Amino acid sequence: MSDLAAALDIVGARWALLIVERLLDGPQRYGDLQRDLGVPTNILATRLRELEAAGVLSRLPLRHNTRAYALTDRGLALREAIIALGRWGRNET
Amino acid sequence: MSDLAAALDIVGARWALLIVERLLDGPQRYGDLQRDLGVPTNILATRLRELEAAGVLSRLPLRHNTRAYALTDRGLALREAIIALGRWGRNET
DNA sequence: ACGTCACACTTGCATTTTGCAAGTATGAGC
DNA sequence: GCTCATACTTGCAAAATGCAAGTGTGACGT
Repeated sequence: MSDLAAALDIVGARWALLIVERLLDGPQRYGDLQRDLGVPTNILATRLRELEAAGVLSRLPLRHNTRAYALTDRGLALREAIIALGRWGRNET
Repeated sequence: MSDLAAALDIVGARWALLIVERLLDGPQRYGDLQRDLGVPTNILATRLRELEAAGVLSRLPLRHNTRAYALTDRGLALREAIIALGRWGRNET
């Protein structure tokens, strides 16, 4: 499997990169991600589980039943790729 | 829609970025892509159609019923993003 | 002229993923 | 003990993906 295929195996699923992009601005709570991205709640739960398992993000317990999702170093390392893709999407060749 | 979301709308589908990566090495024929990537043939046909419609690649007629798929300038502009994602997949933070 | 072959797909159907809407669990605070 | 916010889970429909087999076409040899 190529390097690109390995990357896509982790962040290639729908919504995954958008979630990571949102977390580049700092830790966010579940409801924040849901409202900001408009992602279906079951998908969000699944992605957060997968991304945590892949070491891209981690859960930070806050008060009782609230927690924050924050990127790990591995997750932060996606910044370059996300910026490059965003620039392409904006059509700045 | 954010820039990243716009990009993913075009190259976020399964196999899309892998096809583009393969074409970074130069124009390829349908059968080459199929064999090199192991992508299902119906999906390959669909992606090539979508990517052509999006202006990422174009068809070059060769002999009778063979043609080559080549990246346009817009497609070539994905190189940066693909390299960045590949580097991340290789785990070079 | 006719059959064969390589190539680029298409088609039908099963499986998997995604999406929507509604429901559950938990503990704080009144 | 009731309500509320928060973070999910669950059931089911729709869409995307995958597999295997089939179709169309023009070159080429006989």
